[in-house]
Amino acid sequence: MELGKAEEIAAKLRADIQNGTLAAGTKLAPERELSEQFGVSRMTARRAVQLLEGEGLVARYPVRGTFVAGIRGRLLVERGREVQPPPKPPAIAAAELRQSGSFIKDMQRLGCKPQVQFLEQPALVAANDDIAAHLHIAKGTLVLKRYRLQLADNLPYRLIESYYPADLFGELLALDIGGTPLFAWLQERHGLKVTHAQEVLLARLATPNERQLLQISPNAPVVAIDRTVLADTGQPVEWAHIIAVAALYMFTYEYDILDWNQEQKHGDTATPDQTANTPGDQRRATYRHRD
Amino acid sequence: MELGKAEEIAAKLRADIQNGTLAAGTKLAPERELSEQFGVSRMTARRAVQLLEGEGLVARYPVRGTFVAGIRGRLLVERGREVQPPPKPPAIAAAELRQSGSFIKDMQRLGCKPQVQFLEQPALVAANDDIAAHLHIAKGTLVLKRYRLQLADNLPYRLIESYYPADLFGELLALDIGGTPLFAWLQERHGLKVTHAQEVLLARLATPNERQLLQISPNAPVVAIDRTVLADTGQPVEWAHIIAVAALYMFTYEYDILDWNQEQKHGDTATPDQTANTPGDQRRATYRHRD
DNA sequence: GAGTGGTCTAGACCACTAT
DNA sequence: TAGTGGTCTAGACCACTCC
Repeated sequence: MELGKAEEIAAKLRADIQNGTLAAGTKLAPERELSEQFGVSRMTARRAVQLLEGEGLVARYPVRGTFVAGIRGRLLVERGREVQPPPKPPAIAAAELRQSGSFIKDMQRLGCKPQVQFLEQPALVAANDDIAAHLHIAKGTLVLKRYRLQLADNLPYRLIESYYPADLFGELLALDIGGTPLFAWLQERHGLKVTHAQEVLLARLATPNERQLLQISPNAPVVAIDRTVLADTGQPVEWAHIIAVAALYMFTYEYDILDWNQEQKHGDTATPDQTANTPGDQRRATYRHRD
Repeated sequence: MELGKAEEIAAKLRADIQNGTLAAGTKLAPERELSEQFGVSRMTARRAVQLLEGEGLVARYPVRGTFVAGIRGRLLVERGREVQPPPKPPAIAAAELRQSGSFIKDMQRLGCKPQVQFLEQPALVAANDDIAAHLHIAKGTLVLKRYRLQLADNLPYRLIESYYPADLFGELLALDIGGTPLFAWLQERHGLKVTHAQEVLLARLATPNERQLLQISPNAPVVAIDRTVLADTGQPVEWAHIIAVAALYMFTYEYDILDWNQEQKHGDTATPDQTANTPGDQRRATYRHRD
């Protein structure tokens, strides 16, 4: 089985990284040098490095060069209840949501210089359809919008666009609560206790705007997260759209499994075993590699 | 602000897709045609389409062409407890873990032709360090290994490599339990009730092997999931490493939020507000776009 | 000025499939 | 045979930073 030239070079470098020949933090040879070493054009050598970048094995910086990424350079994000005996000693835990505003503390725990950069001044805006649906309010209702970029050690981590019902949080525009966690303030001020959250995650490559704000290359994937935070009354108190640099994150979740017997009782007999039915989108995957 | 030519073309196509000019399922103009239309080289037109592919807006197939992806062509995966009032009417729910083996039924619910392709014959193997650690057993202990590819309508969805303690599941090698959910069988046979699971997710581009098996392009991200399933006794009964084609998936989670007061009592005062401290990995992001 | 990655060109050939 | 995407070449210029 013969791979393309770029794949071969990538495989060689990948092996060197994984067996430690190229240690984390090491600078790779420049693209032009790689192209000479392997007897290919620069575009081909470049492609090889881009493949590794997408896999998260190296990080590329204009002017400075390409560097082997730390294998556990990822930020572990825990959700749901605490993992009692960690399956593996987790490098770092950033259970950010356990206390709002803990992002900065977590970064400090990491020994990084945390920054939050507001891309827009927090403001009251009218809810559009999306916001209204997620916060269970009428379209046009005023909501507090925050749009910010979080960085650690000057490295952008993620982009957060969040909305809060103005009747609960509106006064925050004029009120500085300092380092008080947002939801702790909510409980003191309005007696609303935040109890759970729903998240929807999907992974994709970044859009141009996201690439620019997060300072990542077109080959770097992001994780887009939609998060709704609910109070004990069931009332949504926050809806956030988060874009996280995938290479910097690991997400952990723990959840209970439902009782299947219960599931099977009232399930699925309505849709009998059909096997044909090719939908309109006639896609047969025909990707192949050289062999 | 001036983008590159590829970015401009991508922006034009992106707009056409999002405003409906290019409907889902539409075939895009071939790369060579795009390059003429926009007066650029083929490589540049190609790059534009690749950008859209990474964002999940189009799907490319050799020989057949490039097609606009269905906006909600993604498979919604629910975790944790059931979402009582869905925040938005979810397109399709594939709560696969609620009943083991439900993958096939979910696919049928989607009107697709489900297939499971075993890449290796299920077999008993000795646990390596990783498997041993996750299943809480000694290294070298026998485990049942299953390595399979799941497809829907001939389209590979994900790759699953899973391990089960042989003392619990070993007899499955010789025993056909048919369509019985694996964990339902476990409860009947051994009285072990599966109660919860832990997952670790990360997104990256696919490795060459993954690309080949999943038949995706080098620009298509995947979600790598590490899942440990635990019985009510706390004993791990499955450890699985899953590679899911990111463009085909949405992941949903719901979880309870811990009491922050409790958190704050014993927390964080040990790490005072330090602001400097640049760690060894001296990375300053210097990505820029043209302006 | 030297050197980095980012972008682009104008070709070329290949593997594959539908006609 | 025509046409698709996949890969590759051998150059080129740019923006930026470090020296």
